[in-house]
Amino acid sequence: MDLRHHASEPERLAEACREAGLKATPQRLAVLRVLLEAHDHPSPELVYRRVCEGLPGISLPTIYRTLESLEQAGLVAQVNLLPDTRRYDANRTPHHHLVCTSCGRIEDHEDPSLTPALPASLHGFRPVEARLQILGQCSTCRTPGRTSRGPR
Amino acid sequence: MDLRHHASEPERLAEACREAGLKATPQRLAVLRVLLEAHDHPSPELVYRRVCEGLPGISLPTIYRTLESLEQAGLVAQVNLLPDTRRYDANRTPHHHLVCTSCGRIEDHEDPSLTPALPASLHGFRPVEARLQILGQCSTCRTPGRTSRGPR
DNA sequence: ATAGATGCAAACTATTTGCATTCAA
DNA sequence: TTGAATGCAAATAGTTTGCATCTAT
Repeated sequence: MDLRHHASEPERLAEACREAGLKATPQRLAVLRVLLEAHDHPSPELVYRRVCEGLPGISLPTIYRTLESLEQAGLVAQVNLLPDTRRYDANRTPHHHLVCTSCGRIEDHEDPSLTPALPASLHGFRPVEARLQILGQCSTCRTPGRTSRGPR
Repeated sequence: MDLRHHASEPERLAEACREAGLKATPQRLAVLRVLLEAHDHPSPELVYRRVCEGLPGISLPTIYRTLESLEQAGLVAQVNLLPDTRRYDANRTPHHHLVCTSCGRIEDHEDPSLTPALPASLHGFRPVEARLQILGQCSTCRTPGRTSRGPR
């Protein structure tokens, strides 16, 4: 079931929360609704401003905590894979990234065959470059018992 | 020419900076070298610590400014496309993202045919999910004269 | 009744800016 | 010589935490 089609049915959203083991508080439902109705991948700050329109008392820390709980519940996701700070790369040849979801390590992966062929236009959007991020488990983290806690 | 193979030749790095219109200061060369030698996509903080080993006096603001100038010169790149804060998405179906490099807008793009088929293992890395980020120009920004300055 | 959720204020962390000084070209 | 780059200190932005109170179940 795609919740996005039921954004305006509070009981549907409440159910989804309860199924995920989360209490259906007005704050949580409001945040969830805003995200379901949004199509612009809003930042926490923007979510805050939108939720405020219908629930003026809500606080920013609650927005952050709610986003985290909804994310853990799998009801929403972050666009950027890693909650990390920024990271740099001096590899200027086109390549993809293998991102380990356990330890956060990012490996380069050069395999042009994975790069999809893009049309000249996608609904008016002119593609220039395609980057592939492959999420999974690196060899270290796949071996039980030695899940490393990231580079950093 | 791939600079990564010349990380230990200061004059090569200096040339690259000058060609990009940047002065070849010791700080800049040190940052560039660290990034060329790194294979772990370091954060600014980590770059700082590494540069300090050879150039103890360097300051963090210089690291940030240097990373920015090198990025603008095209000598290094950020792994995460958008320098933005985090952004959320309630679209739980697998999809790709069209990222406008002019205004920062991110559109969902549902086209399973673009998703590459992945092998069960990539050099020991077990892929779980592939996300495609397509960088380019959105229809609004392609039309000269009305380059919008992002959603936010 | 009670674990979980909230609001407030304060604490952190990451990043940026102003300004005087230094340095590469 | 001179504009660009640096270092320092301070400011800002984004996010998290502690704690007392409240509320959905």
